[in-house]
This record gives sequence, structure tokens and C-alpha cells, in this order.
Amino acid sequence: MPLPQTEMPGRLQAHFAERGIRITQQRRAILQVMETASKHLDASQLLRKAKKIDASVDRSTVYRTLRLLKRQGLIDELDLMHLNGEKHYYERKLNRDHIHMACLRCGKIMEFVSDVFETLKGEVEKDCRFHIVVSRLEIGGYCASCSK
Amino acid sequence: MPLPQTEMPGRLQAHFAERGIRITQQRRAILQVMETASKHLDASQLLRKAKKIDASVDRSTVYRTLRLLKRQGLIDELDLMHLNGEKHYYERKLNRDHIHMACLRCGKIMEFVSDVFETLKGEVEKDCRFHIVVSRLEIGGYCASCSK
DNA sequence: GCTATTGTCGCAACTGGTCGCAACTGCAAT
DNA sequence: ATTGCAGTTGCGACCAGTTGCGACAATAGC
Repeated sequence: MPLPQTEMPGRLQAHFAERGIRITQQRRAILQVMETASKHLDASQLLRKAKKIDASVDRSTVYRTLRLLKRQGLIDELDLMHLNGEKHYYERKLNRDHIHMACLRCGKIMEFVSDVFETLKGEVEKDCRFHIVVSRLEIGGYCASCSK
Repeated sequence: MPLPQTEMPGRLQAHFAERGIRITQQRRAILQVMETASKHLDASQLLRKAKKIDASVDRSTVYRTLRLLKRQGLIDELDLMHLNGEKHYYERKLNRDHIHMACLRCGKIMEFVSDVFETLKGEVEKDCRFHIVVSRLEIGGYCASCSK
């Protein structure tokens, strides 16, 4: 029983190869970080980690590679309600879309998977005749322990 | 039959007064623009329009006032899926949350109101014991005429 | 293996948004 | 009308992200 495709190690590199996207030293370093990282990396963390593998990696290459990954549907970009300024966070796209909830007081990030979300997307596709490629639902508020 | 509160002219100023938030020349100019503007203004458009009313308005005052309005729950901030770079768009909050759909090909922005969305938020509040303050659902994809 | 092609890279300059600070202003109390 | 002062402002410096361009490197064809 194989793992779901998006969970396989080296999957991002493989995806590039399959689609004839050039694999460079710098991209290899960046993909490697994305693949082994825990969730919610921001661009500067990603740059720092990638530089440890290949010191020549530049800021703009990180951003260009992130854009590429977004367009290929391999990662999701999150704001996390701008809790920490304007920066963005990235995570590998898994099989199931999930909602991100950010606590405005303690900063905790929670995730939630819901069938109702899938229903909602279905409704949009049908009622608006709109073909969904990416979707992002972010909620800001107070978590159970902060809302007392 | 009065209009819904959030539609009333001068409503933003009135809200400030009610909550004892200081009304300055610069804020008056910015609120006036927000109140009379059509939807989806970005910060630089807002700055340009506000400067026509009060030339002393500075970039950072615009951003600070937007942050204030966000925190007061009077406006919503949108990315519109970063179709035009990184900038954000702002609109006055109406009574009903709505979803924004951005066509990745023609750039058209559509809005959609759904009971399912309300259900979903209810589910999050209940299942996660999370008190929602703001929510943002943005969808990128292809509109009816572009997906042919 | 060598070369031509074409895509990618690093760099520097730019836009969008934030922050610290000294100067200023709205407003309430006199 | 004057004063006092917390809250607000403009400014300059900064951080996050993008872009144009000449140099360079990954691949395809030989």
C-alpha cells in the first residue's frame, strides 16, 4: 500500500521531472527543505535552511520557486491572519484542504477539516459555474483557552 | 424603513465617535473616501483619494487607519489571491460575510453569499470551541467564460 | 563529450507595508 | 480662551516580496 502521492519523499522533485521543469542545484535545495520541513515555514526561514544546503541560493530564487510550486498546486500559501506582520507561510498541499484558525490572543494556529467545506466548494462550482483551482479559508478569533 | 446600519452615510465617523476614538482631519478624509468608494480599494488608491481631501495625509496614517478599521470590524481585508502582486484590498463590512472568487485568467472578482458558509462557521465555533472574530474565504480558479 | 539553446540565477532597484520617534493636535477640564 | 496631555501624525529607516537584466548552467542534439 503506497503512501498518498503527495506524502512521498522526493515527490516535489519527481513532479518537476515529470513535467519537464528544470531541476537546478538551488531548486533541489529549496525543495528538499520544503519536503522535510514541518509546517508553516515562512520565506526567510526557508531561505536560511536552503542556504545551509547550497549557500548560493538567493532570496529571489526562493520567491520564484515558491510561485512555481503554487502554480503547480504543490504548496499552499497562508497569511495566518497577518498575526506576525505581512509575511506569508507555506505548507505542502496534502490531499484534503483544511481551514486555518489563528488565535488573535495567543497566536496559536489550528487546523480543521470539514465536509461542510467541501460542500461549500461544490456549491460555488455549481451555482457560479466557477472552476476552483485553489481555495483558502482563514479564520481569526479566540481559541478555547483564550476566550474564557 | 432605514437602511442597514453599515450602509448609512457617515457611519464610520459615527462609530468612531461612539467608541470615543479620536477623529482627526486625516482620519476624516480617509473615512470619507472609504464611505463613498466603490468596493475593493487598495491602499495606494485610498491614499491618493484621501490626499485630494487633505493633502497632509501620509502613507503610514492610511495603513494605521486601515488597521484600526479592521480591529473595529468595520472593514474586511482581501488579497484577491494576489492576482496583482502583493497588495491588499479593502471593503466596508456589510451585514453578511461573502466569499470572493478571483478568476486566474481574466482577473474578474465575483462575490457569493451562502448559508453553507454560515453553517461551516457554526461548525468551527462548536467543534473547536473557537470564537470567530473575522473570517476570509478566497477562491482562485476559472470563471464560466474563461473555463471553456 | 561538446556546443547551442533556453531557462534560471544573482543582483540591484523597486513597490507594498510596518515601526520608532519627536513634534503636534483633538479634546476635556478649567 | 487657555492649558495639559494622551493619542496621533509625518518622517525616515526598515522588512517582505517582485522585477528587469546580463551572466550563467541544465538539458537536447549532435
